[in-house]
Amino acid sequence: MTAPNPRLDRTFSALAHPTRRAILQRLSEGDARVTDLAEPFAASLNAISKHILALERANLVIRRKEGREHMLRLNPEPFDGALDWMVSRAELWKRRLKLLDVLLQSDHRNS
Amino acid sequence: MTAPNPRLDRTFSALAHPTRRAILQRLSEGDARVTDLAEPFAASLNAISKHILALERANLVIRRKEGREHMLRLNPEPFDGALDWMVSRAELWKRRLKLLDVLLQSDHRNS
DNA sequence: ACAACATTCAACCAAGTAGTTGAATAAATG
DNA sequence: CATTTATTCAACTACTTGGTTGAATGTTGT
Repeated sequence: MTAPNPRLDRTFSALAHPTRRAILQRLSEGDARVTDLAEPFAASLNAISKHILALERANLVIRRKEGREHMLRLNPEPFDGALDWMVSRAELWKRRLKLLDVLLQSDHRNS
Repeated sequence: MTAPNPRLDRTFSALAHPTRRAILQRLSEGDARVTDLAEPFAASLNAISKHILALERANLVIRRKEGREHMLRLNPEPFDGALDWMVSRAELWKRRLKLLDVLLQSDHRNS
């Protein structure tokens, strides 16, 4: 039945933007402030702030306020959730496609 | 450097909608026509036709016209591409986070 | 030829996204 | 206290998305 899973929706759509993937990559090297994260990009600070918000909505990033600075930390948990889903689907699908292929071949021999 | 990869954009955004994930699931059980794919959903046939188009743009589905019917086939290739990306990131990130954790601990002892 | 079927195209709408600029808020610093 | 720094909020624009309905196109079956 594979219940609908809104967490996957948010995780995948967060991952669908190259800037957000780059931000995650950067955060894997250590926590960083909003300004630090924005620095390598051409886009405005505000644009990056919004991307961070999207990552927060997906729970891929956790914010901790230290005075006027916001420290962002990578949270791999939902990422692992999406990864698990993909792995299980990949296995299932590959198995089934292989089976269908075999059926098709024997069908061919019988026709 | 991790070059930007527009294929990942399309794959992840295709996967970000529950209806499209359900369509892929259904296609893993065998090829199907547009009408067949639409049947289990509340949404209109046109809506499903658009979802299929999105899956085609991401190359997750391949269309083969047989007379008036369009047969859709699951193409797991871009799915595997996204999976590979996720696996490599998950490993990398976990390794780095563990390292940062160790550094933090020794920092703590020294203070 | 005609009716039924499979699918898309076209136009539209509401909501969401990615970006901008400019102002507001709040904390640190000289 | 005034200024700079870090960040968000608000308003706006252009584009995309997910959905609808109705008409058009092409194919099959009688």
